[in-house]
Amino acid sequence: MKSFTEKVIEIVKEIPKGKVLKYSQVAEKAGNKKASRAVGTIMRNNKVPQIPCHRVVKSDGNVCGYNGINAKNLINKEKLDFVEAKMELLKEEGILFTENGKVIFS
DNA sequence: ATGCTGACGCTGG
DNA sequence: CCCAGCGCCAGCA
Repeated sequence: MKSFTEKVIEIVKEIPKGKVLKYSQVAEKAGNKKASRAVGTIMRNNKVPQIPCHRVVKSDGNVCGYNGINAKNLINKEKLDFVEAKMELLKEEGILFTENGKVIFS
C-alpha cells in the first residue's frame, strides 16, 4: 500500500503526452477526491522534472505551478510570461486552450 | 502532537 | 462577476 503521496507521484509521472489531468482527478485516482490541496502540496514539494506538473491543471482549466514555481508567487508580467510559456509547451503536446487561456479538458 | 499554510474545489451571497 | 467561507489532506515549524 503506497502512500497517498507516492500514488500521486506515480499518476502524474504516467500522464501521457497531450493529456492533462485536474488536481481533483489526480486526487481521485490517488484515492481521495477531496485531497486536491494535498496534491498541490506534493507537487510543490516534489519539483522533479520527471513529474510533468505542467500537465496538471485546476478545475477551471487554468494552469498554476510548474517545476516548483507557483504562479501566485510571481508578479504580473512575469506571471503572464510564465503561464504563457506553459501554455505553449502544452500546445506543442497537443493540448488545446480556449481564448480565455484555459485548458480544454477532454 | 498541535496549529497554520497552501500549486484546490465547491457553494453561497 | 467577484469575493468569502468551509472542507479536505499533506507538509512544515
